[in-house]
Formats: sequence, C-alpha cells, structure tokens
Amino acid sequence: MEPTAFRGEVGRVSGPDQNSAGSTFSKLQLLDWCPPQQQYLNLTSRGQSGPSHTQTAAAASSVHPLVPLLLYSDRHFPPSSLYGQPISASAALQADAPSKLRQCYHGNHNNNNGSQLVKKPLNAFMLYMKETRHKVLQEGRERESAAINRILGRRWHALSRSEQSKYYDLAQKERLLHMQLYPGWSARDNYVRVCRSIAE
DNA sequence: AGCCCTTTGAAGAGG
DNA sequence: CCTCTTCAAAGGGCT
Repeated sequence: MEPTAFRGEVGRVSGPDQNSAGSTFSKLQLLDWCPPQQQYLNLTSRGQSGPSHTQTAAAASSVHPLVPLLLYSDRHFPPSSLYGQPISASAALQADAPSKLRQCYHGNHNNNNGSQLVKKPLNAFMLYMKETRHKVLQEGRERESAAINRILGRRWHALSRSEQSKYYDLAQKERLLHMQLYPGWSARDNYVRVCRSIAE
C-alpha cells in the first residue's frame, strides 16, 4: 500500500478534504457507545487525583458530549473484546499502570509547563495495536512486546485499504477531539529532551 | 528501578 | 518543502 497517499486522504486534520470539525462530529454522534466520562478523566489526568487535575476535569466536562470519543480509543479495546463492548474498571486500571511507570521514565508527572501532562492522541496504527495485540498474545507465539509489534506491523501492512481506513478515521476523530479538549496543547510539551534542555 | 526494544503515524524543529 | 527527532502503547528483557 501507499501509506503517504492514504494518510493524505484521511489522516489530515485540516485541509481541502476536511470540511470542518462540525461536519465530522455530526457523523460521530452516530456512534453508539457511552462509557463513563470519569474513565476519560482518569486517562487525561494519568490516573492521578489531586488539585492539579481539576483543570483537566473542568476542561473535559466543559467541552461537549464528544468527550467519550477520545476514551473510545484508549479504553475501548480491552483484552479479548470487540468493538462496542464496555471496558471494565480493572482494564482501565491495567491500562493506566504502565502509563504511570512511563511517567517516571519521562521524569515527572507534568509537562514542561508545569501543568498536568496530556498525552498525544493515538495514531491509526496505535489504535490498531490496542485492538489486535491481545489476539497475538492469545496465539501464544510471542510474549515480548517488541516481537508482537513486529507482527502487528506486518499485519497492518497486510490490511486492506478499507480495513485500515477504520483506524485512520478513528485516529482523525481522536485528534479532532483532542484539539477541542486541549486547544493550546502541543506534542512538544511532552518532549523529554526539551525538558532537559530547559533544565540545563 | 529504570531503560530498551519494536512497530507506524503525527507533529514539531531545523535546514 | 524535506528530513530528522520525539512520542504515543505495550510489556518482557536487560542492566
């Protein structure tokens, strides 16, 4: 396939093919699912509780009913589940645990602006991985994530255009919602090397 | 305990 | 405009 051309078709947030967020969201509203917003708040606040996360909670609660869409990708692919199935609280906690580890890996719980860290929205392949990883695990051939990801990379390329478009569309919705939730957010906020250069 | 590995895609920086 | 770098998820493996 041609990822670049394909990306140009469905992967862009803005551009001539992208009418507007409004028209996109009108379609999104057709999606039938309604996870608790609290789960999303846990996600965006990285599972932390405390004064600093009231800002995120306020941002999420003040946005609109599309908030669950972001949760859609992050919480929506529990192990051995299909689309539309609700995710359990334990699964949510399980998903958060390694994230906390990564917080330590990246140095702190905040971004370099001192505010609560907001993570990047997942791209199409990341969404595909979240949904498909457990299948590879169930096959029992591989256990290491690096090996599993190699397999998923090959399977991703083996997907048809229409199959991939499902994930590109979802990723685009993620980005749109992320932009609405965090208008001033930049991926650069999470750059560790930026933090280090500032600290030096 | 903390980082590496491995994948694709998005986004930012710099030339 | 193009290239390079970083981060997003995951978790076993390694230091």
